[in-house]
Amino acid sequence: MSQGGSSAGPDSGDAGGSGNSGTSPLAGLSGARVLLDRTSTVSKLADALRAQIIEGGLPPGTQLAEHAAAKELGVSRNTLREAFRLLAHEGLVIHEPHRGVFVRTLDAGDVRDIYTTRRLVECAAVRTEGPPPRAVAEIRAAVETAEAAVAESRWHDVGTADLRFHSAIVALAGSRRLNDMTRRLLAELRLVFHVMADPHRFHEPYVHRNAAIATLIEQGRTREAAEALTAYLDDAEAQLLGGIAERTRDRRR
Amino acid sequence: MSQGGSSAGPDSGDAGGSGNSGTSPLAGLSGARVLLDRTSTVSKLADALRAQIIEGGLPPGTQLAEHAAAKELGVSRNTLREAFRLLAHEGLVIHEPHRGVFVRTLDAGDVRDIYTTRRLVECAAVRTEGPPPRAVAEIRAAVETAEAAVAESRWHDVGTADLRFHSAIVALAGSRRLNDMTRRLLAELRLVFHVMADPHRFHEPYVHRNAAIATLIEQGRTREAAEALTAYLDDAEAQLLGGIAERTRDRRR
DNA sequence: CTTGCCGGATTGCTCAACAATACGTACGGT
DNA sequence: ACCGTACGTATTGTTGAGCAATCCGGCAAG
Repeated sequence: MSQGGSSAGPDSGDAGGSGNSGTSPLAGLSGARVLLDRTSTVSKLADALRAQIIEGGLPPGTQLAEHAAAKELGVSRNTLREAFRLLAHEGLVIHEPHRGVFVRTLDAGDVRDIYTTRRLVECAAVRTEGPPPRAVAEIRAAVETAEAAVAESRWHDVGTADLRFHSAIVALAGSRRLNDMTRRLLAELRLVFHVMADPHRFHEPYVHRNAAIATLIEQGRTREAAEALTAYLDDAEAQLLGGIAERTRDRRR
Repeated sequence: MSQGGSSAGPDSGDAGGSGNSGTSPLAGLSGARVLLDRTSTVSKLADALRAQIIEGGLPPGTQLAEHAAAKELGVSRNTLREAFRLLAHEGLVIHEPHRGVFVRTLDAGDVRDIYTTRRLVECAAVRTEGPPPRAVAEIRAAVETAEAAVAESRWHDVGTADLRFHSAIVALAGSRRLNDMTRRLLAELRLVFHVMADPHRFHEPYVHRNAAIATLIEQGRTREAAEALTAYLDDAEAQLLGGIAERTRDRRR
C-alpha cells in the first residue's frame, strides 16, 4: 500500500554495530527488535514529518512554525525542535536562525550535485567485484515490483520501486554507511520530483532501462551496466533540470 | 595550534544555494557573513563536543549524562539534547533509549565498512575527468602541510593533514554532498585512531605515499593514482584492524 | 525612494516538574 | 551457594511556561 514509503528512519543508529560476529546463539532476534515499539516520540515525529515532506503534503518552501506545528502534532515545542534538528541534518528541511525551519527547496545546483554523487556512487557500486547475491536478488525484485506497478498504473509505487532499485544498486558495495547515505540522498531527491508535471510520465520510461541494467548486472557485465547507468542518470538529471527551469520561468512571470 | 581542527560544523546547511548569479553589486559580502557570529548555542555545543570526542578527551564508551554534562557545559538539558541528536546522526555518539548517550565505540565491522566506503568514493573521485584545478592545488597543499608537520615532529598535525588530503581527493568530484559525507566519515574514523598505540608511527609512513599519489593526480595519471590509493587504503585498514584485534585481546584478559 | 523607528510575532534557550524506564540491591525460596 | 523477584533510586523522556533576542511588517520623517 501507499504507506510503504515510510520505512524505518535513518535515525536510531543500530547501536551495537554490524559486527555481531556469527557465533551468537541468539541470532534471528535482531529482526524482532523493531517490532518492540522502542521508538521515542522524537523518532516517530521525524518519521511522520519526513513522510509528509516526501509525499508532497508539505511543499518546498513551507514554513513549519514551531508553536503551531507543535500544537497541531500534539507534542511539545522542545520535542519538535529535536525532530527538526534531525530533518535539518538530513537536508529535508533548512533551519534559518531566528527565522524558522522551512521545507527545503532544491535548485538546479542541488540537482546537479545530487546526480554527481549518484553517478559516482552508483557506478562504482555496480563495478563491485563479488557482490553479495542477496543484493543482486534485491535489484531484480525492485524491477519486478516496478513492472507490476506500471501494469496496474500505480504511478506513485513506480517511483518508490525506482528508488528501491537504486538503493539496491548501492547495496552491491555492501556498506551500511553507503546505504544510509544513499537513503538520505534519495529522500532529498524526492523533493525535486514534485516539480515534474506528471510523475508517471517521468518514471515510467526508466523502468525498462532498469530491467536492462539489472540483467547486465546479473550477467556480470559490470562495465556495460555502469555505462547504461551513467546514461540513465544523465537523462534523468537533464529532465529534472528542465522541469526546474520550467518552474522557475513560470514563477517569474 | 592544536585548535586548528575545530572547523565549521557540518551543520547550518548553506541556505540560499550557490546561485548568486554574478551581477549583484554587493559581491564580496558573502565572505563576511561567517564573521557575523550567527551560530546558535546548539551548533557551538555540537562543535565543542565533536572536538572533544575527536581529540580523544572523551574516550569511546564514555557516557555523557545529561544532567551532569549540562551543568558542566553551562547549558540547558534541552539544548544539550539537541546537540546530542546531531552528534548521534553523525555517528560520533550513540543514543540508547532510556539509557543515555555514549561516545561511539567502533568495532572491526565498522572499520571495514568505513574503508569499503572510502575505497569506493575516493578512488572514483580520483578518476573524475576535468577536476577543478582548485581541488588539485588543495591536495598538494595538504601534502606540503603534512611534510612540514613531519619535519617538526608535530604528529597530531600530521594526522590532521592526512585527513585533509583525503578530503581534498574527494573534492575532486566537485560535489558538496560528497564532501560533507566524507567529512563525517573521517570524523568517525578518528574515533578509531585512538586505538593505535602511537599515532605518529601510524600516520608518518603514509605521508610519502600521499605525495606520490598527489603527483600522479597532477600528471593526470588517474588510473595509477586510483591503484595507489587502493593499496594505501588496504594497508591502513589492515593496520587499524590489527590495532583493534590487539586492543580486544588486551581487554579480554 | 530611502532611512529610521516601533510593535507584534517567532525563535533561542532556560528552568522546573512529572512520568517512564533501567539498574543495583536486598530479600526470600530452593 | 544459586536463582528469581520486588523495590528504591537514578537517569532519561517529555511537557509546559517563561523571558530575552531577533526578525518582520508597517509607518513616519527626511
